[in-house]
Amino acid sequence: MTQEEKQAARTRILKTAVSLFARKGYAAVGVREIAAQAEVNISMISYYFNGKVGILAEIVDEFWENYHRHIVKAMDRGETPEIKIHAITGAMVDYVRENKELALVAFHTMPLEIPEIANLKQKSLMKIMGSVQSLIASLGLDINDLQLFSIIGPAIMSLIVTHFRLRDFQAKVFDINFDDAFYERYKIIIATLLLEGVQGLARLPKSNTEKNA
Amino acid sequence: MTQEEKQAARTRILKTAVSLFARKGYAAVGVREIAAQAEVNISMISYYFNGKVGILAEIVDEFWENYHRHIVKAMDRGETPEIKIHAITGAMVDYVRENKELALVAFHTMPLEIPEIANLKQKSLMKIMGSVQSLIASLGLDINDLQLFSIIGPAIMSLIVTHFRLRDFQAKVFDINFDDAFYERYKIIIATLLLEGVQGLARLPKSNTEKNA
Amino acid sequence: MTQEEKQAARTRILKTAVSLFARKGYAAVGVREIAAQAEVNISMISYYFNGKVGILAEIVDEFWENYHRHIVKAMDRGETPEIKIHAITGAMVDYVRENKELALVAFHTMPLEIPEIANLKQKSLMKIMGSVQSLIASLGLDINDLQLFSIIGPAIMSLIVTHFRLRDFQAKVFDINFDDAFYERYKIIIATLLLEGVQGLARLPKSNTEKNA
Amino acid sequence: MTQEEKQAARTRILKTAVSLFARKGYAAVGVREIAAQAEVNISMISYYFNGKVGILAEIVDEFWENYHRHIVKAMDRGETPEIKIHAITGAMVDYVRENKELALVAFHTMPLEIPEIANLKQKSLMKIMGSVQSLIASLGLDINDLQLFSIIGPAIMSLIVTHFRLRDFQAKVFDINFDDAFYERYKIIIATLLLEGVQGLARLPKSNTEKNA
DNA sequence: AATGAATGAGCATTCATTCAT
DNA sequence: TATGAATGAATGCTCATTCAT
Repeated sequence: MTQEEKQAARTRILKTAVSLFARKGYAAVGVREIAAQAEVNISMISYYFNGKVGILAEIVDEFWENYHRHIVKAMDRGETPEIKIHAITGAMVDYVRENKELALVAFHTMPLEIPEIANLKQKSLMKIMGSVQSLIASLGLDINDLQLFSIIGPAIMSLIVTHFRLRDFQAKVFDINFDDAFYERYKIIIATLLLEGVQGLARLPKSNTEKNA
Repeated sequence: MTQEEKQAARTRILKTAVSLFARKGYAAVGVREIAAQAEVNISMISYYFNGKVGILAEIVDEFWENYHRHIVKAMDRGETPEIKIHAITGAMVDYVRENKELALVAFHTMPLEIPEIANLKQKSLMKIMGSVQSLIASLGLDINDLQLFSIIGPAIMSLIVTHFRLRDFQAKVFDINFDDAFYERYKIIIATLLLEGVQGLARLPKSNTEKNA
Repeated sequence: MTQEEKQAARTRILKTAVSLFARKGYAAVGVREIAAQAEVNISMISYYFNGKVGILAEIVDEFWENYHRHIVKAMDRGETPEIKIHAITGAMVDYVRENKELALVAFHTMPLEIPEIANLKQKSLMKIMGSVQSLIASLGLDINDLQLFSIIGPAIMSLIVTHFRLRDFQAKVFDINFDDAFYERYKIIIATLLLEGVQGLARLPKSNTEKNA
Repeated sequence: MTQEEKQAARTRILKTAVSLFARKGYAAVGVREIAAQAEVNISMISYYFNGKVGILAEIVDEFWENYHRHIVKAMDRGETPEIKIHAITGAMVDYVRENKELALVAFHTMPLEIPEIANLKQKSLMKIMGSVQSLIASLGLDINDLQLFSIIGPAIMSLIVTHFRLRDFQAKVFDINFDDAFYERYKIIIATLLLEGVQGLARLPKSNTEKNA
């Protein structure tokens, strides 16, 4: 009871913050709001996280760490590019769907200047770029083509999350049921888009895809 | 002089705000910072824009309005899907590249809960979705497949914008020269990814792409 | 009216802060207390002084600046050491008596580590030490004897100020009337102490007063 | 081991607090800082001292108690005023030099309004004033001249401590070596200043030194 | 004797906005 | 148009202390 309850406060702060940051953005959320909603004393935030930005740091770190781990694990599974891609996109979708708010906060935070987490952001990006590079290599593209990489890399990374960024909005405006069936189809569509798109790239005449052509 | 300078104040506020919002996010930027950097008295922000949120509203409205206009104009040009897609992606890339910070702010703002601009956001989304719908139709996909639509739409948007969200970061970490040649290649790659990816989707067995299959 | 009233707020903050700092010490006084007592909105403190420490900086600067000016002016007046010393101690006592709380705050603040005003403190000390040096020279002591200087300088300062630090306490415990007559006598006593004391120093056998004797 | 270590905690708190109070002032030091630097759990401060102010009380009490004791002891030693004064100033300097930070805190605290230790302050002042009174009497001055006493008393008390208040500052700015030799000379200078100064006072024409003259 | 989570009040500062000039 | 003083609420954070363990 005690052990569980003691941890509960810290966890409650984290979960509440993730949810609020995802909806309003980090800067627009105040510590009072987090504390009130997590039913915790304000000072507990500094006590556990060394201030508001500490929560954000933990969120960003945790997301990219897990995201990277899921991709790497999925990448080991398949033999052909087709299976690999399906495994990876499947893993990405599953993880992001199960940690939607965490993913939104982490993604939303990437392009923002927040000095306190600049190093962490760079570390996370380097790590995730590494796994994307492996992915690109397995798709048969030139791994040394930095330009191509700098285009495909972010594209793959964001393809999945962007859906979740706009999902609630779409659910409200259109009448779409984002259930399990939808996401099974979603995985296939995303994987197909990637696979066929990249294969199309490989078929491009050299003059168009070569660096500084 | 007076006429020019008078307009200059309002414009200066807008440009400064766009730049700051793009780098730090809307909520993290204060009116003092904008006013100081635009070399304008603080009160001028309320005077010209009815408060900080008024600047954001103008940014969001302007971006999506122009973005939509560019797409529509490009769509009229081509006959075959190939030409259409190349024209549209080309127009998107050109516009976003020329208005990078405006695009970042507008895109970044979309998933955030900011009550004062909720209606404007919905209006903008409806408009842009309309043009994506036309685009999808011209690609030969089922225009009534809402699920497919809800996936492809954001995917296209993210393909274009995500590059710019991470560009400065990449430019710092890797050593990539994002010049005109890069962006010519960029357009071809994006268009190819889309074209080939979507054509791949069209080849999928019905059971996989059908709604509620 | 307007000009006066506008300055009035700033002046009220300063005077209130001087009084509170003198009684409780800088760190023990909150901006709320200052603002409330000065009947000013809290934010005016940052507006006018760039934060609480800005008030302290202004106090310290103003006191030492004026203190130095009074000493220099008094020093020009007399010819003989006797007259000089009487003039200087008289000027010191008059100024400190008329700006008692300012003096207490400035004096009290000197030995404290307050990073934001470290430079200002050093500047003030250098300035005041300069005038003390002239004073010492006019007393016939060796101006190059740094040790002697480092002893006499603070001694003079403390002779004057310590009385005011304990005055209220003494007034409460004993039954002393600190009126004009008292301070006329006070000046004579201080000047005599100094003059005779220093003359006594000059009569000391060399072995006792020489550096590293 | 346990017994020593247990006492060590309390002592460590006290020593750390003395050092921090001396450098930053009582109000500017937090219990966290003390606890961290003393490598003690925060709660131990309340446990041993009944709160932060309890540490200050102990510091003030200890200093004045010992200061008074040293003066009294020294006063018993000599017969002539000259020997008395040299003995007393010598004792003062030695004690303050060996307990520099304790002395600084105690002196710094005297003029401040800190309700919780107001009584203690008054008690300490009464006691020390008593011994100063004896000192003054032995110098041949009128013991019933309250005005004279209220001037000379604090002067003597502060003469020595003020040196230490500014010592570190001076050591940094000028290049003075405050070693044993310095303090032997220091004692002689202070004693001479006092002795000759007071003898000079005794020679003053009645009209200048008499109460309400 | 010692720990560390927890409290609630308080800290200095900054916020966007208003308003008389 | 433009200024800058002024407002009152809100910001993130730290305070000394308590208490169950």
